[in-house]
Amino acid sequence: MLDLKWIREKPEQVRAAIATLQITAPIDEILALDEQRRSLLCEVEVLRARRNKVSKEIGRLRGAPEAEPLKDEMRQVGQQIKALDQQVKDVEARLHDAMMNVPNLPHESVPVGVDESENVVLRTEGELRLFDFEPLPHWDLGPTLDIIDFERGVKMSGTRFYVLKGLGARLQRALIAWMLDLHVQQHGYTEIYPPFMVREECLWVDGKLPKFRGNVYHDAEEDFWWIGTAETPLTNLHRGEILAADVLPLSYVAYTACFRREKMSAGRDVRGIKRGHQFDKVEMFKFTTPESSYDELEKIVDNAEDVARLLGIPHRVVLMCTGDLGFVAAKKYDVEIWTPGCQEWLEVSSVSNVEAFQARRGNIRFRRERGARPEYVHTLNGSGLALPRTLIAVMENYQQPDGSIVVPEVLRPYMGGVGVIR
RNA sequence: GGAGGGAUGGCAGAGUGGACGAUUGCGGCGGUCUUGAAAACCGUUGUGGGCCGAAGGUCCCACCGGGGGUUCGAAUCCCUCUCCCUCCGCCA
Repeated sequence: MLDLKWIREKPEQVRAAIATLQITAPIDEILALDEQRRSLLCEVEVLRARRNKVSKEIGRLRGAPEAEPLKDEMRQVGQQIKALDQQVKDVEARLHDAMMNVPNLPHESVPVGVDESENVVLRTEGELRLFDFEPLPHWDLGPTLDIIDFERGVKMSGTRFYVLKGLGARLQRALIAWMLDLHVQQHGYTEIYPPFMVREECLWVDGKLPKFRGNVYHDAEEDFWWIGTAETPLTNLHRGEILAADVLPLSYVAYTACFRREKMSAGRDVRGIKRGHQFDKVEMFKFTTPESSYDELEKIVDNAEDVARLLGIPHRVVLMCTGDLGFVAAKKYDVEIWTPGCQEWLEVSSVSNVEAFQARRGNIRFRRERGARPEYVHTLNGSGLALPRTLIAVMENYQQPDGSIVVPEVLRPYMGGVGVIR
């Protein structure tokens, strides 16, 4: 959510910024509703002030007969207030609804572009391995080594499900445990184990609703929503709180399963374990002061890159242009790693500075010092990293001519000393 | 799943229809005293919105878990939702 006062005062700037996102937003409607709301409030508050006064007067009269005409009059005023309240409620509901459909605005450092073709590759790190044989994709390696079972996954749950088996399951678990330890011990994050199912409100706060309703699983019976990312519960961790400035930045890292309906990408990436309905992810999240959020953004990107570096897998960092920013980010980087079997750069992390967009929705604030008025925090999130795709990268980059897979050095302590999957 | 009790300011805890945005205590902040500190004493201490304004305002409105209702008037009465606690049942 944007600051309504800002839209009121600088509508042209807001409109221009949104245009670069290739998204439309109901700015005119918001301006009209805001105007309407304030004029209604003026009207109803005058009536309320009068009723408060007269009601006290009636109280003082202690049931004397001269109170009766006043009561009659206040009954009328009460009706008017009720009617106006209803109008205010209507207008506010429409205003809120419109505000929830306004995307975040891009930071000035974000390149203007129409779509993903205008994203900017900022840097590429690591040497692409030279193969003296034809590297296989993971969907061939996995079944041959009996560590991925596609058929039985589909038998149980349908398309986009699979089973990891034996050292395949172990390798994913090793990656998760190692990543968590890395971020906790080397990068200063606090580990969180959040709920995987949340109430609807959490999705409004983090910006998944109303825009991405179609991508979220919902349990109608209990009204639970299955998270598509740990960002959702982590954003809501401090919802409604006023934090002390000296605890900021708060840095959290969480492992969760993630669930996505993938209605938007039906038919895309159906092969292998690139895009499933259920996947694991390690997610970094920060609550910061406004002035430090862009420094923290760079740190999160670097933390994500560290995972690729330490695994010894080439990666690159891509800066999203305005047209590919999405709904909530003010600035976003993707980290992609090279997969020689799939022959593509796979997105394994998306790192965003959301500024105060989620904080306004969730009323997440901080106080600079005692007595100071609360201000909104900035929130940032970034994968560190997404699991199945990192698993793909390990399998494909570390494959040997005989089809076996060498376990990266850093993971061996987490693999019970296993050095090669064969 | 059944039965009961509860939700009030940073915390604890009063308040069961009108002078209550809310007694009091603790904590915090400022002050007096003191070489300094403690104690004691005095003062102060929430959030959001509106209006006017350059800063600001002895201005107005709302907020006692959320939503609705009764009433001239609701923290207080009624309905409902959420959450917490106690007991019973079931259970990884």
